[in-house]
Amino acid sequence: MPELPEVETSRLGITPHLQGQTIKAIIVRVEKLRWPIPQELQLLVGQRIQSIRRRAKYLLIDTPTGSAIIHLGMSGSLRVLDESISVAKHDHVDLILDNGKVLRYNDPRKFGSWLYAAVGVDHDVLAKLGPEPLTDTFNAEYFSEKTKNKKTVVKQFVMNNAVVVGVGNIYASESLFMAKIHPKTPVGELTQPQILRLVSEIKSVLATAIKQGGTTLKDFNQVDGKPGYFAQELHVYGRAGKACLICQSLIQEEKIGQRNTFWCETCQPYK
DNA sequence: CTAGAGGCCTGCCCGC
DNA sequence: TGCGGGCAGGCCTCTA
Repeated sequence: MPELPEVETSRLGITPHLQGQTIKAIIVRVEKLRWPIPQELQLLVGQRIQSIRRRAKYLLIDTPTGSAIIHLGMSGSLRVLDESISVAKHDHVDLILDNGKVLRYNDPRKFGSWLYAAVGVDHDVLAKLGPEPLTDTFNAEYFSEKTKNKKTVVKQFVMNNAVVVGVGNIYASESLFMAKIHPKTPVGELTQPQILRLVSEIKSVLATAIKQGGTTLKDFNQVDGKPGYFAQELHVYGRAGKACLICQSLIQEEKIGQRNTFWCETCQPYK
């Protein structure tokens, strides 16, 4: 579930439990997730958590000397539990706090990551990321400059983290539908009004999703609480062969860049 | 530079 | 009911 809205929801959910607490221990039960979990992570033991930030889909748990950098991959999730709660299948990492709570990381597919960066050091995984979609640095002028003379199709372009971060497979299709742009349009051919519209729809689709994700905060620290996050109003994603909610045409599905892509041929004509 | 394919893992759903 | 195949919200790496 971890697209940007859920990562942000996780951040908001864990922050009040973690901020100001001291890390008592870090228990790692797997050798590697996406990458080996670095020994340096243990340097955080004894440190006080100052803040929890999000950059792209990474969460950063900051202490005065360094940060844990967490990515949820395809199937990762974080919960705050009492330390006494027993470990379940795929609970790979525990960050144990002074207050008797534990931040517990579960990830069946192990595509996520736990990394470490000393204070002041920019980890490689963060080095080449584009702007945050919900900030002013992601705007039409920036987007126009990036797209100039490029032939990359727009669906893949907006999913490129070097262009803009946090637009995953679901929201790429959804944003393009809202902007009425065909996913296979080469970005160099986008008109100025289309670029304005697309930038604006990416922001609004993500912002709306974050708002909806907020409802999962309530059960965030329940023991077996699952995020009730799926109740999205998706217009095209996962709706192949069904009627478009606007015009009743059948929703199309095709792999673009090895990822399933959904669109309405009528609402999003290929000009 | 880009595009495309492969790979990492497990769970789940579908069809037989 | 059991089993094999295909697919899944991410993203890095290798090849052409």
